[in-house]
Amino acid sequence: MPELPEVETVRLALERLALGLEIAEYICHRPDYLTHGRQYTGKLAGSRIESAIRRGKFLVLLLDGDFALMHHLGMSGRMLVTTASAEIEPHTHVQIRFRGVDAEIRQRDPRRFGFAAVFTRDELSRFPSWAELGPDPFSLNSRAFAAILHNRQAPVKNLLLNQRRIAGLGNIYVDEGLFRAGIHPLRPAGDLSPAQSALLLKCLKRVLRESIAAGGSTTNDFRRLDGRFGEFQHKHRVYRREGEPCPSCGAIIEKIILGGRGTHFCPSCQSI
DNA sequence: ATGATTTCCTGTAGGC
DNA sequence: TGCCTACAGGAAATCA
Repeated sequence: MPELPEVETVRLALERLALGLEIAEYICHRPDYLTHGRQYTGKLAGSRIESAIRRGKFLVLLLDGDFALMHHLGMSGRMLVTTASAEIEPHTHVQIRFRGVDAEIRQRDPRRFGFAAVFTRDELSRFPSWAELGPDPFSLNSRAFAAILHNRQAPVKNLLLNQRRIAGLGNIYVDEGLFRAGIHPLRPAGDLSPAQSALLLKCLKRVLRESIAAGGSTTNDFRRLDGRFGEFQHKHRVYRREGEPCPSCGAIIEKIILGGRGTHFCPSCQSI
């Protein structure tokens, strides 16, 4: 469940570590994990990493030539920096080796809900799940956010998980944002008052910012680029805390299934 | 068109 | 101890 803060944590680390590095070799051990651009992998040697960008949960390394390397972490994906001679751990699907440095980037993903792809910049801009991505929460003001919720009958949690509506939120930060805003996950999105919707956006931005500052949440699989755990899981107030007392009011936190996902909330603080 | 449900995958945790 | 089952969920596909 790497979401916006986890992907941003990786992106920031890549920005410090990998900009300017010249690719020596791009290796994919599992053809079906590389969903696009297999015909390009042999042409990447000599290109340098120009920038590391993120939209929603998508991570892209832009090269100085025409190519863009996309990495999505899915559920159990990790981007890791290792020495070039480090043992290849199981479920390592992609290796990016560099010239002149004893380091390489690897993508591991046991459950394989993630993927890697190589695009030209033009292909990237037309790749549907990238091109049709909604805005990042940080780019929204309360008016634009209200427009996204307007007239939507779906439960607000489902809408916030829809990457075409708003990009980057997943199960953890939707539950945590709704709790902080005092809004029930089943509440129809379009029913929120302007004040509630503004508060929700503010709470979402705050929880995302705090998580980025903590290096993201490690609930199970997520690791930072250097292998360290994130720390924000210690600040979760409801996510996977069903049966525990609410940190605000002491009521017992409940868990329901919504859109096939565990959904955690305080029945007392979060009114429907 | 919207919204709800199903599917992919494997390591881990819990029950017996 | 070991076997078995349930569970975790991002996003695409499918259905009503």
